[in-house]
Amino acid sequence: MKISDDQLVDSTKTRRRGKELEAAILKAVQVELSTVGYSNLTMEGVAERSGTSKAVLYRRWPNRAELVLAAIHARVPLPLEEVPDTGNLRDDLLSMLRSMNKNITETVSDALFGLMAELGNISLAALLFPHGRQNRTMTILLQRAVERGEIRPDAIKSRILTLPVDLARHELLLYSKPMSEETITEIVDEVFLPLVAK
Amino acid sequence: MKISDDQLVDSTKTRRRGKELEAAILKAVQVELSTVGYSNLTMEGVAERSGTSKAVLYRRWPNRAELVLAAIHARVPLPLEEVPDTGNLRDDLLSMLRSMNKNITETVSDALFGLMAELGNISLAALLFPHGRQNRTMTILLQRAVERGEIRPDAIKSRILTLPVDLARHELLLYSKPMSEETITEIVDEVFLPLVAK
DNA sequence: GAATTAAGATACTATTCGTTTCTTATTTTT
DNA sequence: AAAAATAAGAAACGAATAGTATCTTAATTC
Repeated sequence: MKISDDQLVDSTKTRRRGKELEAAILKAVQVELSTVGYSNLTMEGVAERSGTSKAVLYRRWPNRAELVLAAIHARVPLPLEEVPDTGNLRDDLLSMLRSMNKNITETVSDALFGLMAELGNISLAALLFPHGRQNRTMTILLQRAVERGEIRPDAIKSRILTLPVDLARHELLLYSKPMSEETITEIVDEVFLPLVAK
Repeated sequence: MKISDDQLVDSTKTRRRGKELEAAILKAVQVELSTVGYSNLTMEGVAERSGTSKAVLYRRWPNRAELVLAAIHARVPLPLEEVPDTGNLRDDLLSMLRSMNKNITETVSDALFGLMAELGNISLAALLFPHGRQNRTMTILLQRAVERGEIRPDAIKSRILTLPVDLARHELLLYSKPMSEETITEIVDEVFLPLVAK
């Protein structure tokens, strides 16, 4: 860490350790990802931005891919966000997809592709859902919709359950940018709701 | 190009040029992709396998990504395959998805992810559909189904039209391996057909 | 206050991209 | 048929970067 010349005493003179240092490094990875992108992200660059050295990085992560992976997993612990409850299924769904739309950024997509290329022999599914696909949110939404009498209970097979999120993910992967509001409503109104309507 | 010692005369002694040479190089890229994968594919490796030198590669393609891209586009000109006509929509759809299933291999997926990471600022859609999404096949299938009176003509909105292929692509991207027969029938029987049925 | 642990600096090796230069086989032109 | 033009192939090179190894010293633990 360089001390600028006009700084007689290094006021930040403190050697960070453990979790504090780790957090600073992961933050630096995220900044590097969003500024230079995955393929131009270097260990040197991350070390410099986080004010440490490569050795420190390699003591924690065996290689670049694992470091980036850690940074991705670290960024907001995959917001087990509040399951929306607007009082009706349609608005619940729209709300859920909009929130998903916000959380998958171009930066994240870029990193996902990079990781897929570099990790090899791993599926995108394994990368995205290390603990298996959950569908927690959709399960809750639909349960409530059944209770309200909005949909046919028997319509909810596994493939239907994941349909809105699957289509949204497909769209996000394909275009690496947020979905339009129109796309979101199409998924809900033209595909999902007709399949579960009474 | 090395001549093996037990070969007194180099029977293949001929300096390939133009299209012939280019084809050999692209073939070598495909072999490298399927043996070592995108991230371990090197220009040296391709040069060696195709019996030429790096300079030759760089005279044709500005960098590794463009070379791989050319190889992907070269492999079977995206089989504008025969549109199946089995006499009924359901079997037509199954047939189409099965054929799609065969043509997207693990190797291709791996290369797609690698290219996405390396090309930067390009969407997967732009990579997959340089001329825009066509949906030629689905359009024909559905037209025939309408003529047979199998489905409601008004059901065919753009999002519905692309639905089976979108879901299949999503599945292939997510798992980097062929879909199960069960997945294919689910897409057709649980999602698509109910949406267009009379 | 001594001993231990880990941060940070620095140098090093190996790989690989992309470039350059040179020779010579092959094709085209005269 | 010879001369000229073109492009292949060999080889060496510089730059970037992954990953390793070593050493000093700050921070923590005992």
